[in-house]
Amino acid sequence: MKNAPDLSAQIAKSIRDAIVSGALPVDERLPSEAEMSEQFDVSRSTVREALKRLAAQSLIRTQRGATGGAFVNRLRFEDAYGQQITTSALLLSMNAVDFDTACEARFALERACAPLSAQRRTADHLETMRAEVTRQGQPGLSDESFCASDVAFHRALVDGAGNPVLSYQLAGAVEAIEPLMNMITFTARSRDHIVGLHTAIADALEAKDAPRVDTLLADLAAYTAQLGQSVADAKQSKT
Amino acid sequence: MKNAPDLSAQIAKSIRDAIVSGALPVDERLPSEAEMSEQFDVSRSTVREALKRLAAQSLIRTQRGATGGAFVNRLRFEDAYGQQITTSALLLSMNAVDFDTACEARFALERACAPLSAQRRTADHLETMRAEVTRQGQPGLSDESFCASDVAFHRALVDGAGNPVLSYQLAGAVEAIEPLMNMITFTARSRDHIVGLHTAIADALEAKDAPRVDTLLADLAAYTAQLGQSVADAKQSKT
DNA sequence: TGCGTTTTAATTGTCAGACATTTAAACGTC
DNA sequence: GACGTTTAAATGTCTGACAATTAAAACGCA
Repeated sequence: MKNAPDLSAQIAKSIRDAIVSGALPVDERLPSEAEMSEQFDVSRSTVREALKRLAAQSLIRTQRGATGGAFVNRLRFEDAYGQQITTSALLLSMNAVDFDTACEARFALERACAPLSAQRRTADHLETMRAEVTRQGQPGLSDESFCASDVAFHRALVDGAGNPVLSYQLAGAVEAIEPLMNMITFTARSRDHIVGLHTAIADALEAKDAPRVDTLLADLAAYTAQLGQSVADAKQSKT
Repeated sequence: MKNAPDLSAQIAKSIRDAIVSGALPVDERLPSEAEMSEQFDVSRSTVREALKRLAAQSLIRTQRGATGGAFVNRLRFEDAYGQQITTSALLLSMNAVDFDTACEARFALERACAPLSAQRRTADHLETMRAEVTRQGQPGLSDESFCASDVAFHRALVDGAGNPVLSYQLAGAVEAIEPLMNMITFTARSRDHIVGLHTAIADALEAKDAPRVDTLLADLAAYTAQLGQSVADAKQSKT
């Protein structure tokens, strides 16, 4: 009945709560492992295991040497991206989230930031998008590379909104779907269609025409779903 | 220059890669700590620290006893929620993301799933929202409780879209802002206004009137931003 | 005093071995 | 076969030691 967690998990939770609540501010030094093992009345190994748990969540960093120790880490958006993407990818693959559901989520989120991006995108963002579109049009590009370029294009679109919170949230949604997209074999015709939509989206963003971006993204969503459907059909007919 | 990671971090990475790549399928049992300490040629403590890192990311679970060991964990959406919320909250508080940016992201994402929710929300979702609105109207409710109820209302709205990926992504955005919202003192008048908007949103969802939900959410976003602005102004004039 | 060098102390990283605890399977006994 | 006991395997915890690293303190010398 009782699900007594390990000592190291309890200690990790106790420190984590202190960090999240703000009781331990950023860059604050935690007591040394020896001191903590006395405070919590456990061995140093147990304290260490707790600290490793926190390090895995990027909540602390450790430094060796005389003035070393464990310090509360300032969590950066870049650090969080990686974990977010890993977690999202695992969620999709391990829970058999179907292509439709993942795509629906992705494009719903992306359309949410499209109006902001239409207002605020810089020349840099547009340039990145144009470059990726050009790359996508090159013949002989592998499906994997095509997908990677697709992700880069959409990341630029999202970043154009100039809201780091949105960029962070959408990094998971956009990149986690890449493995699912990689299962699709893109024909020359489907690539042409996608490149055409991408070009139109970049044009609309340049013109700051938010409604048109929205329409085009909806088209792209529908077309992507259709591609995924045909892959699913092919797989089913083969069994 | 050399950024040599710890042995336990290296080992954790090696196992993590195996899990993410799918080489280690869900529920697969890892070798025992003793076996791994031989394989990697390190001590058992080092292996254990690596395993704790993975456990902190919910990638593995451990079981004691004869048939125990470390098993690849099926990552569940509920497990991921917690980490997502913690990480998002820390990102906001540690990076001094201003209220405007956070609110903008929150409502942009929420509006993205509103049309889906208008189509698919069940009676359960509506009932939850109505109950929370009722709670929000009760006098004597603390600001914290009001915020918590607000979060619950919006979670129900998001869940109504019936897309677990969206629910997962938005859990972070919606709940992470709660601490920021808690800084706001809600007057009776502002509560009335918010409750009115919530009621109208629930009505529109019941009527499956997606455009109206969108309009109302935009109003709520503007009003919330305005409340945040007044708090910021008050703080600035005090210094 | 000022500066470069050496020493030292503090701290994390790693290792080895031991014992406690938990769990399921194997084994006996009836 | 049912039921209690033993046993073995595994994680959880403790202790003590040593290595590696780092900054500060001590020192020597001009």
